[in-house]
Amino acid sequence: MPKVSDAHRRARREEILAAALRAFTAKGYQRTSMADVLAESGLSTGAIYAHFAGGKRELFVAVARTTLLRRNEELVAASSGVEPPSPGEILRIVLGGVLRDGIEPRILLQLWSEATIEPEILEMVHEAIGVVRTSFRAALERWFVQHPEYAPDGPEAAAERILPVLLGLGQGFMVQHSLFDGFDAEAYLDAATAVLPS
Amino acid sequence: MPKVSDAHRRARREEILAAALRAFTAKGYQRTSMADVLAESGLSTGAIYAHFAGGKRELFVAVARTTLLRRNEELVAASSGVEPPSPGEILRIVLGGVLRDGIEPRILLQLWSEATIEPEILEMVHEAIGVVRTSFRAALERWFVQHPEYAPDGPEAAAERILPVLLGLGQGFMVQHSLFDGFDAEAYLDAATAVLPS
DNA sequence: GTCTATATCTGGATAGAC
DNA sequence: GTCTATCCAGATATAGAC
Repeated sequence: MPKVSDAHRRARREEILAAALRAFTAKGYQRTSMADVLAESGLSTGAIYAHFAGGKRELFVAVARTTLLRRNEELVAASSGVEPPSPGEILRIVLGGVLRDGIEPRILLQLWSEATIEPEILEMVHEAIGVVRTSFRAALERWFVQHPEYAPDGPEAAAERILPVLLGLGQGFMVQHSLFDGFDAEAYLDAATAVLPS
Repeated sequence: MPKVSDAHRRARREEILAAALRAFTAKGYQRTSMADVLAESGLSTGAIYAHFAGGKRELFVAVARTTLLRRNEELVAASSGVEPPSPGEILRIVLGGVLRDGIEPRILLQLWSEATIEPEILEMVHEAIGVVRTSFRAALERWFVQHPEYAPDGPEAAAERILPVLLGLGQGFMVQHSLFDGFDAEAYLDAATAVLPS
């Protein structure tokens, strides 16, 4: 296989996905037309369908999947230190990236909404959330091992129990960050950290 | 004004809104066509546009607004007792109704997603969430007044601080209830109650 | 007020030239 | 691989009869 062609292909795909992300974020999945993605990318119909035969849906799935898993990468990268982060710190690490570029939460709300309707998209969410859950669980367990006073029935059970709450706090953060005018991210994280064990 | 005509009008509007709710819940706002609402209601184009000139958007705003505020009504109704509910109990009260008919969270996810894109819908969300927030704040304050050990700087400040966390836990509940297979609502509420002051 | 019929528009996806 | 031109399906909203 020709090396150049392959690299080119990857680059084009990334280029198209970046354009799709911008378009979806601006107008939402459903309202975004292929024409919008075309305009954003500077390419033409044929060019895009050559790379993504699945059309709009495939573009969205690819973009949303990457976005979901990026949250996970930050957790994995940050929690490999010697001192395991506390639940509150885990939340802060994961949501820290969201604050840097404020576009992510919006596409996640789009994603959740779509997943409610489209089985194919729901399936992708399940798969990606499984990865995220595994990372969270592992990070929590490591902390509970060092703080057995909060885990009377063992670190695994404690981690499993608090996991949905931690995810829920993250999801609530996304919603409020996207919808509430003047949302105070720091205050939210402080209050969340205050209720979580530490 | 003719009494009968007015009652009839109201009844028709309710009928149409109920049909719209079913349609939006099944297919999502964007994918729902007027034809879907027509089929669901058994009426015809002219009949619906006579009552809702604003078309699909007006129907969605009306339906979503009602859904949002219904959460609030349950809190108001339940928290008027002598003993103010704790934060965990407040969450349980508000989310209790969601469990009875599992359709609400789905339309709320749709709503949040739409609010991200459409200013008119965002405005409605702001207004409705303002009402909800006021109820939550009042209920929390009443509890903190009776439990000053959790409110070193006064019940108002404590209520204001924990309010976003409580909302976030509720929003996270909606997301997980809609998307996660085998979501354990009781376990979620138990874990949330465990971290909240009581 | 309500129905049927339809005008008008938009969007996704394909065909075929280069 | 990419571009241009286009087909066709589906959707909103209106017009006019009853």
